[in-house]
Parts: sequence; structure tokens; C-alpha cells
Amino acid sequence: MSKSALEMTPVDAVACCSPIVRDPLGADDAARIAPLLKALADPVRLRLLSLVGSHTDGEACVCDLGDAFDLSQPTISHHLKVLHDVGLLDREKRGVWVYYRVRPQVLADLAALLGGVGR
Amino acid sequence: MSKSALEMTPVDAVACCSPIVRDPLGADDAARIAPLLKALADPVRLRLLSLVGSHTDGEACVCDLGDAFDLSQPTISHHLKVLHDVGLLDREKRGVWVYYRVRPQVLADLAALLGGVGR
DNA sequence: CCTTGACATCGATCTCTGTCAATATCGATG
DNA sequence: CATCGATATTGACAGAGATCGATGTCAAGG
Repeated sequence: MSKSALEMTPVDAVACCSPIVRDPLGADDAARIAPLLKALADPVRLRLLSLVGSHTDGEACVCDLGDAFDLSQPTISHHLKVLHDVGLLDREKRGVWVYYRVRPQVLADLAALLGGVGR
Repeated sequence: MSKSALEMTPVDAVACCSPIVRDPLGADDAARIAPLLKALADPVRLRLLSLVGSHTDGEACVCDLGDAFDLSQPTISHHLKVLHDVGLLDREKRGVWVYYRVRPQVLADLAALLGGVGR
């Protein structure tokens, strides 16, 4: 059996419905999927995700990410937290540095939900 | 030759980049793609888009859409305008009624950008 | 023309979000 | 242990967004 709705993260929710243009989306499903899109719907976070995902070995240190933006360090940290909280990025602390890694399945599920291929 | 950046809508912009986890997204591309995701990042608009897309003949009258929500008519009209302004919905007025229609290519391009298949 | 019905626009309000400065945490190093 | 450097957290503030009531527009019927 699957997780209860209460403990289901946005990441889990995005893999639970047929393509958006095939069947009407339920109110509860929409409420769980929207936060994932909201996390993506910011230029800085889009670029952060892209930087991490296209980085060598699929992971990137925070120290590599800040230089690409004209933003303060807390602001970058905040955006990374948003992406992590919603389940798009994994975080791992190694020594003094923190490394982030994209969870590819989440983006694939989201693409299937929007594009309508498969499932 | 392609349109200039100034007259390019979010809809055009989403079809102009390699998958997000392959190459780092440029600041200008991110700035044009984010509004499209922002338009999607609302539970009501997600359901509106899904209702229109899964409706018979791929189009739906506004009069069919409002009943599914516990929201005022101006609010529904506002959300439809957001989806239309960003290029996700086409609008056509026939007599007294207004019909909306999903533009499937936009969702397909967005799915390719996120999911990384093709291109 | 006057009314009615479908939808859009406007103005106000209330909440949410992006940003930064200041501060905290935490591991490494002298 | 005192310090330093890398990230995270907190608090504050300005701007953006969601919602609604009131009003505008426009076509169809009487």
C-alpha cells in the first residue's frame, strides 16, 4: 500500500496521475503537484537546478554555484533549500562542503505529467 | 532567423534550449521560461488546464469550468487570463460564450526541457 | 432601446515570496 | 580552545500574487 496523503511529498505526488491533458486533475492531486512547479518557477532556481544537473558527476558543491549569480550567499542557500525541501535536490555534507544532486526521476515524472507520454 | 528576444513570448522561449540537466541554462533563457512555470504553479490553474485539455474536442467553454471550483467568477476569469497571457491557452469567442483550448506543443516542449528526452 | 446573461476589468485587501544584513552552526586547523 | 571559512537560519521589508465585490462590455431577445 502507498503512503498516506499526509506524509506524501510533492515528489511522490507527481507520479500518481495520468497526463494532465488526458484526465481532469483532482483538487487534492493539484494541491500536491503545484508546490513542485512553484519551486521550479523562479529563474534563479531554474539555473541552480540546471547547474547542478549538468555538473560533472551530477553533483555540485555550493561553493561552485554562488559565483554564477549576483546574489548574496544566504539567498543562494535559501533557493537551494526550497529545491531540497520539495524533493528536487538531494543534499550531502562532506567535510566543510555541501554537495547537491538532482533527482532525475522527479523531473521525468513531471515531464510525463505535462507532456503526456507514457503511463 | 528567429524572433528578437523582446517580442519572444514564454511559449517561444521554452523551445529554445537543451534539456535542463544537460547544459547550464542561461540567465536570459531562465527569465523567459520561469513565467511559464509560474503560470502552471497554482492548483486552480493546473486543474483549469487539465479540465480544458481533457474536455471533448479539446476545448471548453468558461461556463463549463466555473462549476468545478468554489471560487468567484472574476477569480476564474483571472486564472484563465494568466494561462492565456503566457500562451498555454488559446481563446476564441463564439457568440455569447468564450472557448479555451490547450496548445499541446507548449506542454510538449516544456516536458522535453524538464525530462530531457529528445532535442 | 431595454433587459438579461456571459465574461472581463478594476480597485482593494491580505497573504506569500525574494532578498539582504546579521547571526548561528559546524568542521578543520593552528 | 581560538579562530577561520563554508553554509544555514533568522528577522525585516518591499514587491508580487490570489481573491473578491463592484462595475464595464457586448451580444442576443423581447
